Amino acid sequence: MTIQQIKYFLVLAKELHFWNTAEKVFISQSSLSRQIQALEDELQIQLFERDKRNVKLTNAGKFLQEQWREEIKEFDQIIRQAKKIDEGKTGTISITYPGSIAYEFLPKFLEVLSNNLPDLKIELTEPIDENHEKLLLNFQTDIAFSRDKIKNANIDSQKLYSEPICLVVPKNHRLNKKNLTRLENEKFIISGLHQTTFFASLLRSWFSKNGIEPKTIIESDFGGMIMNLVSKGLGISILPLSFKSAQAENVEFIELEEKIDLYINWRKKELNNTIKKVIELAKNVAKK
Amino acid sequence: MTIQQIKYFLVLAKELHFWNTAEKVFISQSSLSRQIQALEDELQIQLFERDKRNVKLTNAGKFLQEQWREEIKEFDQIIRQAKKIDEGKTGTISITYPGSIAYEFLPKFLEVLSNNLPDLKIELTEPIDENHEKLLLNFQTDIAFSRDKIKNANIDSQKLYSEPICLVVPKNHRLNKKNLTRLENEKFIISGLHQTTFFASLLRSWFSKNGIEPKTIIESDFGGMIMNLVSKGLGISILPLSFKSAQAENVEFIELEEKIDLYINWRKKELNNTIKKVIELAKNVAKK
DNA sequence: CCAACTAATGCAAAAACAGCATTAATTATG
DNA sequence: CATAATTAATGCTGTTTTTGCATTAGTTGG
Repeated sequence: MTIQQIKYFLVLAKELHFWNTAEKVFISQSSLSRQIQALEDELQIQLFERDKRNVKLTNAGKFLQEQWREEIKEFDQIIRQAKKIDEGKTGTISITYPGSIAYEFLPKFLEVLSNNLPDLKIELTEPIDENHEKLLLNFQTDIAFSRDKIKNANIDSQKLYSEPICLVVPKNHRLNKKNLTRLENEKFIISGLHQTTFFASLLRSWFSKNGIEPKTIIESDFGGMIMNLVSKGLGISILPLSFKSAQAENVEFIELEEKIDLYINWRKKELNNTIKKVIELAKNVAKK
Repeated sequence: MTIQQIKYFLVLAKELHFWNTAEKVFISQSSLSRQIQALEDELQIQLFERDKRNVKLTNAGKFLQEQWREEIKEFDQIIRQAKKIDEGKTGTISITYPGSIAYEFLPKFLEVLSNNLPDLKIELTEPIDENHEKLLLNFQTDIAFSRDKIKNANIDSQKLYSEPICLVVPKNHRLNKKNLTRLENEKFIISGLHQTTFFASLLRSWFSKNGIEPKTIIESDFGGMIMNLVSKGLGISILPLSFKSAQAENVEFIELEEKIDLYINWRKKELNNTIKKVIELAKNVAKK
C-alpha cells in the first residue's frame, strides 16, 4: 500500500468520478482504476460501489475517507517537521508571538538570530487562536512566546522577563504618577478587551480591581495604531512598557504597579538542535 | 512511499542492523538496503548514518521513528475498524462492560444478539482502565457499557436502566429492612474500594453518608466469589440488585435506597450499521 | 434505437524490484 | 602486521508491476 494510493483514494472519494480524478492527479484513467482496485484488493475492503456509470463510497469507504484525511494531513506535517530537523541551520523554524513584543524584544531577538544563524529561515506568525499547546504539539510552530505560563507535561515553559504595564497618555496630560485619580472619566483606546488573550484578561482584572468601568471608545489590536491615536489626544491607553521603544512622539508612559511576563515555550523532547540553539539565544537576549 | 517501507524503517531503526532486520522482515539484505535508500531519496531526508560497519539514526530519523511508530499503530487500527464496517453482520464488534452486569443484563443481551445477528462475532472485554472515552475514540471498543454517564462531544451516552444497590447477607442474618443498624460492626467483603471505578466511588460515598468506616476483610472483583463468601457466613457485602439473578444459595438481598444506573455509550458519528443495530437491540433489552 | 458517457480490461512497452554474487571498507584476532 | 570476519552497498539479471493506449461493455438520456 502506498501513500500515493491513499491520496488517490481521497481525491476520488471527493470527486466520485474516475476521469476527473485521473486528470487531477496526473495519471491515466486506467491506471487510476487499477490503483484503486489494488488498494481494495490489499485491504480486502470494498471502498466504492460502482457500476458502469456511477461511483459512490461504501460505508467503509466513508469511514476511511474521514480517518485518512486527518491522518494524511498529520503524516505530511510530520515529514515537514523531519525535514526541518534534517536541514538544521539552513532550514526553517516557526515562531509565534504576541503582538506586544513586536517593538522591543522581537527586533532584538531577530537581530541576534540573523547574526548567529545567518542561513536560518524564520517563519513568524502572530496567532489568532492562542492555543499555544496545540500549535506546538501539532508542529505548527516550534517556539511560542506567550504572556502566560503554559502548563503541559510535554511542553517546557520558561519566563524570560517581566515588565510593568503603563498608562499611555498624551504629553502634558493631567495624569501623572502622583495623580492617578478619576480614571473612570477617561476615554480608553484599548486592545480587544472582549478577546481571550492573556493581556486582555489582565486588563479586565486591573480595571475591576481599581473599580473602573472603562469607557472604551476605540478597540484596536495594533499597538502602533493605539499610540498614534493617543498622541492625537483621542484618549488614553494601557500597554506594556516595551512599547515605549516605538518612540511615538507626544506620548508619555506612566508605570503602574501591575507587571506582565513573557514566557518562551517549546516541546520538551525537542530533537531539532537548531531549535534548541534558538531557544538559548532567546534566553540570552532576555537576560541583557 | 509505501507503508511497507515505513514498517521496514521502524524495524531497522530498532535493530540498527541491516542483516538482522532483513531476516526479520523476510527480504534480502540488498533489497532492504535499497528500500531504505528509496525512502530516504523520496523524503529527501537522511534517516541513518552508516559506514561499512555501523548504522545509527540521525536526529531526523529519531524523530520519524517516534512519530511513525504511533502513526502506524493508529493506521492499522483504522484499517481494522474499516474492515469491521465492510464485513457488517458477519464481522466482529467489540463491547466493554462493567463486571456487575454479568449476571442479568449481559446474558439477556447476548441471547438477543445471537438471535438477531447470528453470524456476528462479539468481543467482550471488562476493561481494567475504565477510560471509556479513549477506548471508544481509539476504536478499541465499539460499545461501552458504563455505570456513569459519559460527557464528550463525540460520544452519545444513554441511560438503559436504574437498579437499587443491596446489602447482601446470609439467610437468617440479624439484618433486615427494619433493622439496618450497627452496620459499623459488620465485616464487609467488597469489590475493590481502592479502585477508581464508578461503583467503588458510589460505595465510598454511601459509607461516608451513613457514617460507617467499613471493616473490609476481603476484597474481590468477582461478584460470584463475593456471594459465595457471603453465603458461607464470612461477612456481608453490597452489590447491585441484578446479582440476585445469580441465584446464589443461602443469600439474601436487602434493597437500599441508593440506586445505580447503567449507560450505553457509542461514537456519535458511527458509520457501522451493525453497531447501530446492536445499540438498538441493547435499548430494547433494557426496556423489558 | 442511437449517441454520449464512463469504468474496466487486453496488451505491449517501460519501470521497478528482488535476490544472488560480489565489492569495499572496517574491525577483530592471532 | 597479516588475515579473517563482518557488514553495507552495488552490478547484474530475471521477474513482477505499472503505465497508458486502445478498446470493450454497460448505462443513461434523448
